[in-house]
Amino acid sequence: MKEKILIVDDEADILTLLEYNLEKAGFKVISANDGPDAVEITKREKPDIIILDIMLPSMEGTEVCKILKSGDATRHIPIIMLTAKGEEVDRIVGFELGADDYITKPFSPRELILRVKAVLKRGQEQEAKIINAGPITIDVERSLATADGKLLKLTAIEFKLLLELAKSDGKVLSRDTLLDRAWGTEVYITDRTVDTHIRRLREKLGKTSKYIETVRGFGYRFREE
Amino acid sequence: MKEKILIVDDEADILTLLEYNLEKAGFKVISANDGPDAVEITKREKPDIIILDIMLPSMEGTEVCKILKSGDATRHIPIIMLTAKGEEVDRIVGFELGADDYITKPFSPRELILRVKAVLKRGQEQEAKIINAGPITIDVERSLATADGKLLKLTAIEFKLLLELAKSDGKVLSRDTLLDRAWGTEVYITDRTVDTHIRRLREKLGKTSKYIETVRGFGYRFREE
DNA sequence: ATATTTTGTAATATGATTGTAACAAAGAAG
DNA sequence: CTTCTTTGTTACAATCATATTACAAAATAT
Repeated sequence: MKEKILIVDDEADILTLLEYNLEKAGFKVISANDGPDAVEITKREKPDIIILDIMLPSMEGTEVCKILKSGDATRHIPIIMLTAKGEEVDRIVGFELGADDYITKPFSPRELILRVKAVLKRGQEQEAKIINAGPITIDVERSLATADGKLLKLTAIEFKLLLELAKSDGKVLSRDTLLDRAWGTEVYITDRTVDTHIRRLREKLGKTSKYIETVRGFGYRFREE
Repeated sequence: MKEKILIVDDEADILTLLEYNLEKAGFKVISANDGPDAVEITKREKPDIIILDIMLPSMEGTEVCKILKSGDATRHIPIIMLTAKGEEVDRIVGFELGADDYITKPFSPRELILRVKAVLKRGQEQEAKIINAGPITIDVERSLATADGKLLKLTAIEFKLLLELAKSDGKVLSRDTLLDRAWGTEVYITDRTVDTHIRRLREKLGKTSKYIETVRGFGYRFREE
């Protein structure tokens, strides 16, 4: 479920830098050098988000933005504009252009990545911040989990594992799915590793561990009530 | 919950234009032609925001601004100054005058409306001036922090770091988030640097340092009670 | 100017977390 | 019952995350 990012910039250096960093951050990156290309690629590839330099040869970034925001098929795709410092920013994010965010040069890759994630998140429906499943409570923002009111001392993986199970409302999750969701998409480890972590999780859950059920041949499931 | 705007300008044309547009944008508009009027009307009507031309007959807009910003009853009312291009802008928004924003002529009504909304929004999300978190107190305006009533001698970064942690309500903050919030968004440094500053902060906090918790795999968290 | 403090980074230490493999136990299938 | 498959359990080594220390560069103060 890698998000696809389209970067539009005419400077090769910047393109390379951004490609490298965004890929490292787990995105799939495609790129365009000028405006017409950007519009065409967008229509064909349907990226999840577009990073668009405002200064482009042959067609201004603002023009690209207007075109994409007026097309039914592309309107929903969020756009982050790259602007030089001091440019009129209200216009960009305001009604006229309809960009979703902007970022002024110079900026750090880290900053851009944070923005990208923020914009993508804004688009998705808000997930529950606190999950209650049976006797288990998970506070995502605080990284706290309790069972029967007692605080659990979980490792990062155990926490994510429990979270994924708890919020799947009783659906069975295969080991591969769990690897994907709790570990992230770029790991290649044996799916039997999941078993071991389930084991450790169950140990820490004590008698509450009965809520994590094994579904032979399929995976694991959080017991509903 | 219509906001009341006071416009102060001596040119009837501009006044009419702005009145029309701001009313269309859903504000309640009152107006004044000169400085003394402006001060008087402000005291009587308590507008939510003032748009103030810097050039006025009989009393300079700057003077009006100073008067209003020095009166207890009017200090909190945000002021947007209208200036001609090229005027010394730092002074206006800086400490000397204390205006909340400025906009240079010529400007479009839409631009003004965006500014007005931005300034009003800024006012609403008023952040606490003094933060209390466990045994730690932080006076944001004075840049003072105490632990168990004892004044801490913190560096700028340590102060911001502590502030961000303390006001986050026990939420876990990743190193990247901390970099963004405490260092600012346009800085290129390793996230390991955060560790070092946390270390220094903890050292100065002495036994109170237990309130800064490490959440392995996620970041840091200020302990709630 | 010089001295002092603050800041970022790199190197190292340390301990917790993690992945795997090997074996045991439990279920299914014949 | 026997055999095969799947899952549970255990132990261990490798890896990783964080703490800690030291140091040089940068910023501030004197």
